Amino acid sequence: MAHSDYSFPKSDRLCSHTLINQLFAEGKSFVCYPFRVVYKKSNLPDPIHSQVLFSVSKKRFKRAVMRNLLKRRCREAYRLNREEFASFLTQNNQQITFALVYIAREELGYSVIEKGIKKTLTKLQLSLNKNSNHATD
RNA sequence: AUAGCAAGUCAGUCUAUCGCCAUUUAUGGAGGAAAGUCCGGGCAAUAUAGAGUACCAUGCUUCCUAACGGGAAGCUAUCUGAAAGGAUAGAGUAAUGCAACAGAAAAUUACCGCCAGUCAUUGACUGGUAAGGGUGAAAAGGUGAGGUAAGAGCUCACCGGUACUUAUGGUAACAUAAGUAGCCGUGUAUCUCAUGGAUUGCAAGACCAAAUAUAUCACGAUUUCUUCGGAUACAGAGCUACUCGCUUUGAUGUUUACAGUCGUGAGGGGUAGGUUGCUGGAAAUUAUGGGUGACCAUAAUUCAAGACAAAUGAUAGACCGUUUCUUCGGAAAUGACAGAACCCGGCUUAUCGACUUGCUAUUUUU
RNA sequence: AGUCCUGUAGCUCAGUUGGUUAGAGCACUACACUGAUAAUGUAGGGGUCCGCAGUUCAAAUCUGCGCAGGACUA
Repeated sequence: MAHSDYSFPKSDRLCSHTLINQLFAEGKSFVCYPFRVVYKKSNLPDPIHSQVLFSVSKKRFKRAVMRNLLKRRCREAYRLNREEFASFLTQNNQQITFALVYIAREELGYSVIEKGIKKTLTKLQLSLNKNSNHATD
């Protein structure tokens, strides 16, 4: 039953205008191709450990169809691969908001995006670890 | 069969697993253009006696429509195709202005030329002419005859155009026929006429409303008490031509907590944020009837996305289409243009292909 | 979603009440000056006036459609 919860409801997505403004104003960022990650620790309502936002810039992709397609692929890849990341967050008792900005110039297939998502999530875990250690010191 | 023209339809299909959005918890969930934002309307807020002017838009005729700069059926002109057909333009011209360069001259014109006259040297001057030359985008209807010094609608015949009159057809634009008038260049702008136009757009607007600050009100505490605050009287000074009035000063008089600060509660406007506007409508489908047609009427059936940092997807398999390769068994790649954002009616632009109906041309067969 | 602006030489801009061959500055090329360079002077090249149609005798200019870039409205 509990072994595979792939749902991705609205509460796990970042929708609040104020939170987004805070994130982009104060958040830290790093690049992990094909994404740029902006993240920030913040207080969320209780059972939620993270809120995420996907963005594809209008400058790189003119057509709305292409932007939608890429965002959907990203969201799908995150939905299927986020379990490990979620468990990590609950263990460390952290709550973060973060944005994934698509920075590749051309359209990438689903498998490439999935690989990229996995990589960025592990990297995000690492940087979170580093930060928490730093804070405790 | 091939090539083409016109009108229209569709816009890859199915299954499994895991998801997303909406609500009635079981269903539904992108388009022909959802796009451009070029027109028109609904809806909303604000403004608004009425009329005119200015400004802007439109402009053949008759219809359709809620409305339109849209559409339908016609009319005229030009261009285009062998044909079926297609494209573009279309109120008026009374008055005034302009038409670069070139050219003699861009509209009461005369450089060369032609003709006549005078002087006389193969030339010069004066007058007539608009046939010929050259320039230009455009040069004063065309051909022939008469006529003349030479010429010319100067006159005549035919042809073309324009204006007017009459007749016939048509709702009308207009067409056809007859007659009359020698009436005979063109474009464009200002202008004239007719019709229409208030402004801003759902980020409109309406409602609820944290935190913080706070108008106002109530209660309580506290501060000052012949010196400070308020009200008022008196006196002085200033403003003013003067009165009234206003400002200001006072070891002045009278009255008084009316005043300030803090706390608690109420409370208005209103920010963040949220809710609504938000999808049942000039609605869709089918049938019948009317109309050449756009479209209209009647009846029956149906409810078909409603998100808001923004859902409508991903993966796997099968089929369908296309392209490439082929050992003809198959293999690989790929799926046009493009994504609702308040809602409708158009227009414009992008687009792989498939299909239906009608028509044109060519070839072959019967 | 709505409203508006711009596009001219390699770059920055003029020219937009239609009219002779589209100009200016910087940059570029050649020559002169210098021992050499810079500066300076002389001469020269370089333009699909964003694209496609239309109006006109004639379009960078007027009209329509498209493309690209930018600004504003929370």
